[in-house]
Formats: sequence, structure tokens, C-alpha cells
Amino acid sequence: MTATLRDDSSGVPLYEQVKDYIRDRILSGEWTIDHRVPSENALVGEFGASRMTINRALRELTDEGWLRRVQGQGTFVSDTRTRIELLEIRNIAEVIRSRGAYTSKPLLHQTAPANADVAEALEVAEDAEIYHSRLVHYLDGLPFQLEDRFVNPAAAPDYLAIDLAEQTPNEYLMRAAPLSEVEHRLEAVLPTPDQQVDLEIGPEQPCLLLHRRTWSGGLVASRAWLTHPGDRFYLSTRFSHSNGARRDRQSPRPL
Amino acid sequence: MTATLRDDSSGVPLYEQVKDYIRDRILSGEWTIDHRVPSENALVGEFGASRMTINRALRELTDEGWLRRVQGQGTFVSDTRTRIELLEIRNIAEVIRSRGAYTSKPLLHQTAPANADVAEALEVAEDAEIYHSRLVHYLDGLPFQLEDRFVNPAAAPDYLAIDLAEQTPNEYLMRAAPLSEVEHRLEAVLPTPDQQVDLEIGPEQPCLLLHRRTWSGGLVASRAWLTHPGDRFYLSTRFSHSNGARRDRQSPRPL
DNA sequence: GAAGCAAATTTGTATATACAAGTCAAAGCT
DNA sequence: AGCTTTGACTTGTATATACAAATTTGCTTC
Repeated sequence: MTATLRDDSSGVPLYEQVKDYIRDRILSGEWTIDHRVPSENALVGEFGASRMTINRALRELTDEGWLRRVQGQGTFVSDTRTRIELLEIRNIAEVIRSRGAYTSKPLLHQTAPANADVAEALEVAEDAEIYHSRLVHYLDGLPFQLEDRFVNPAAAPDYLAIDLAEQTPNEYLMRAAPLSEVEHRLEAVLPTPDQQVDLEIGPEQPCLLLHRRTWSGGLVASRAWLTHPGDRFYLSTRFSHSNGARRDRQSPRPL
Repeated sequence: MTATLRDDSSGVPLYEQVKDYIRDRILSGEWTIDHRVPSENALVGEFGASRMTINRALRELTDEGWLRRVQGQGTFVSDTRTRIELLEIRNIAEVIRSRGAYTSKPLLHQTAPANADVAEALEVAEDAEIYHSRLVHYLDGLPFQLEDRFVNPAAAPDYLAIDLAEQTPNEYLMRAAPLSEVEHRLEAVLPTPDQQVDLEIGPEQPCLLLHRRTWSGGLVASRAWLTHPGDRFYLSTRFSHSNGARRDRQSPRPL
């Protein structure tokens, strides 16, 4: 029996192992855009898997934007630049911090029992003890972000020990609980009375509310609500398509 | 042989028929949030399909955000409120259009001289003649997007000839001026009085304003302002990194 | 060298079958 | 009444097998 890439002891489903193997090669740069991925049959041999298991892995990677497939021709690495850039997205406060004139004011940094919503978001038992921080971030003396964050102690046991004057929650979490997955959700809301006070805005100032949830090592590590006054803040993205003429980039990279 | 829902003459793959059947029931309102979808075995019977085919359909609908599944418990209709992948290279109206119950109302479709802002955005001379359209997009009779768009004639000379009842500006532009680059910018705003009328919302309804600029063959092809009421609409992204242990996905994926 | 054709390879779709794991309700026991 | 066990049902993962459709490759003929 020849050795295969498959690892039956890890508890990771085989189709996920195949996905990880391919994504690793793309992220490492070993397989660049348009590189031809081994055929389904070749991967069957390499993993000792069934073709349907390999097919599922490749289809899901295709749906996620990593690969593109052409019937009869093969499977190729897609233009993943944008997605890789996204993987590097940091907390907005950190991007802005690098521009100088940044300060933050911690309002809260303590343990708390997880209510139903937070428990569901962090995937812990209701009333389990979790960490809760709230800070206002300032740029040039103006608040630009209200951060309300819950952290799963299992993912970052020493979280409460950090000094929020020295580093943002996210800076710490990136080291303590290297992220494996991120979910973002954006919507437009009006600020609550408390948020109006913290952000020094009026009741009719629309805000961008960014929900950010991160995973680390199979655990939900953190859940943050980041509220930004709409008049001081916007999000932007910029990317090019593989087959079009490139043009010189002018605007700074997206946050 | 009992009748089944399967249609072998349509050319539509069976797993897609299953997806269409379920999506139709959700979009029609017949199945509302938390409704329990028939089990895989029940659907096997209804479609005369194999369980793996049914499973694929349900998994994909789950990945797309329509359903949520709990092992041992069942499959349920998810919160299907409108959500759009933040970085998708498609006009939002088109994503929603694919769900059916979509209409649009053109308000404007003509030439206009480029004012300073528009000239800068399109990279044409001030007062140069450009094309200007404005439409309201509806889903289930409710306006969800106000589109204000300027088009560079050099990139799409025949733009004004299109019938906005037949296709969206973006559908046309994708063909006439295949895009090579896209820039998005998102912010939260309150609607202007005109926008309140067009979108049928109150003055305090915060809106997501998406600026979208596209390039084609080295030219700026189009600049659009897309305004969405915040209570009917949010954006989300979701992606994973290779080195994290797999976790069960609960939150819906963007469309 | 070009054209035509068949075989091989590749992805797309589908089925039957099996075992694992989670949930829930009913039955049995105390 | 409360607890435990069991069976049924449900989703999760996996395999072997098969045919369809698209593309590529190799061979033959001219």
C-alpha cells in the first residue's frame, strides 16, 4: 500500500483535508494563478479517497473562488488575489492607527456571563463566562469607531491580561489565536443613545455597523460589533479582473 | 410508479431542480423562516432521486444562505433577508433578480453634460457629454435599491439604446464593456428627500450607499451610486483560512 | 503539414449503499 | 414521577460504480 496524503487520525473529514491541501498550496504561492491542479483521478490516488469525495472538495473550492473548472479541460487556480487580500484584513482601528494621531479609550474590559445571543455567536453555553471589552477608537481626537467585543476564553485564555492602552484587542488576538476563518457583515443603522454619547454624534447620524466574527483552531475566538459614524468613515475595496487591462492604482488599499 | 417532482426532459440537473423547488417555496413565502424542510429521505421519495443528490442540493442551499441544518434535528429555512457578498463582481440588482419577484422602474435614461464630480469620476472632460440613468429596483414590490449611474460613451457607445425594462444597465455593460477593474466604496447615509420618495422610506431610515466604479479596456466605463435602505438590506462576507480546524457552519453564506 | 477520427482523459451528474453522529420520543424500570 | 434505555429518524461523511459531455491527444491518411 503506497502512502497517501490522507490522515485518518486527525478527525478532519477527508474532503476538508483535500481542500486544506489545495488551499495551502495556493496560499503558499506554490500554485499560482492558472496553475493546473492535479485531476480528480490523480487526487484519488494521492489521497486514497473516492472520486466523489475529491469532487466535493474541488467543487466547494470552486464555489469559494479558489479554483475554476472546465469540463474536459481541468481544474485551475483562480485569480485569488482579492480573497488573499481579504484574509489579511485587520481590525480597522489598526489600519488607521498606522496613520498616526490614533488613540483609544477603553470603557470595559472584564468577564461576563454570555447571554443567549453572545452564547450562540461564540458557540459556548449560555451563561458561560466569557470576556467582554468595549472601547472607543479616536483619530485626530474624533471618535471613529465603537468596538464592542466578546472573546471566547478557550481561544484566548490570557485576553483579560492585556493592556488596552498598549494594543488593540485584535492585535492581541491575532497573536494569541491566529485566525482561521472570518465572517463579516455590514449594515446601516442609527446609533443607540449610549452609542451617541460614546461616538459624540447625534441621533440622526447613520452608522456603518460591521459585525466581525473570527475562528481560531476550530473555535469561535471572538465576536465584535464595530460601529462607525457614516460621515467619518467608509469602506472601500479595489481589485482588478484577470482578463482586463490593468490601470495604475491611486486610492489606498481597502481596510 | 408514483409521480415524482423530477423532470427529466428539462435538461436541468436533478440537484438543481431540487434547489429550485426549495428556493421557490422560500421566495413565494410558502416556507418562512424556521420552517422545517422535508427530510432528505422524504425528498428522495418526492423527487425519485438518490440521497446524495438531495444532500448536495441541500448542502449548496445551506452554503448559499437559504437553509440551516442541524445534524439529527433537520433542515430549516434560514433568515433569508437580502444579503450580498461584498466583493462580488456583480450588480446587486442582478443577484436579487435571479430570485424572481424583481422589477425595476426607470426614472431617467438620457445624455447629460458631465459636471465636475462626474467628469472626475469618469475621467472625461468637464461638460463632456455622458450618459445618465436612474432607476428604482424592487423586490416583492418593495424598493430595495436606487441606482444613479453615469456611463462613459467611449466605453459603451450604444448604452442609451438599451431598454431598461429588458435589462439592467449593468447587464448591458458587462457585455458591451467587459470590466477589467472595479472599485467599491461603502458608507452609511441618510436619504435625501428625493431618495425618500423613490425608495418609499422615512427621513430617519439609514441607508447603505455603495459607490461602484468600473473600468473597461483602460477606460472608466461607469460610475454608479447605489442606495439601499438599511432595514431591508445588509452585506456579508465569509471566507476561511487553511490552517484552522474545520467547524460546522451555521451562519449563512452570501449569495 | 493538415485533416479526420478514435481513444483517452477530464469534469459533470447520478445512484446505491454503508456507517457515524446527533436528536428526540417512546418504552421500561424503579 | 423521574430516570434510563432503546429505537427511529435525521444529518454528516464516504465509497464504488456508471454514464454523459467536453476536451485533449495520438494515430492514420492524404
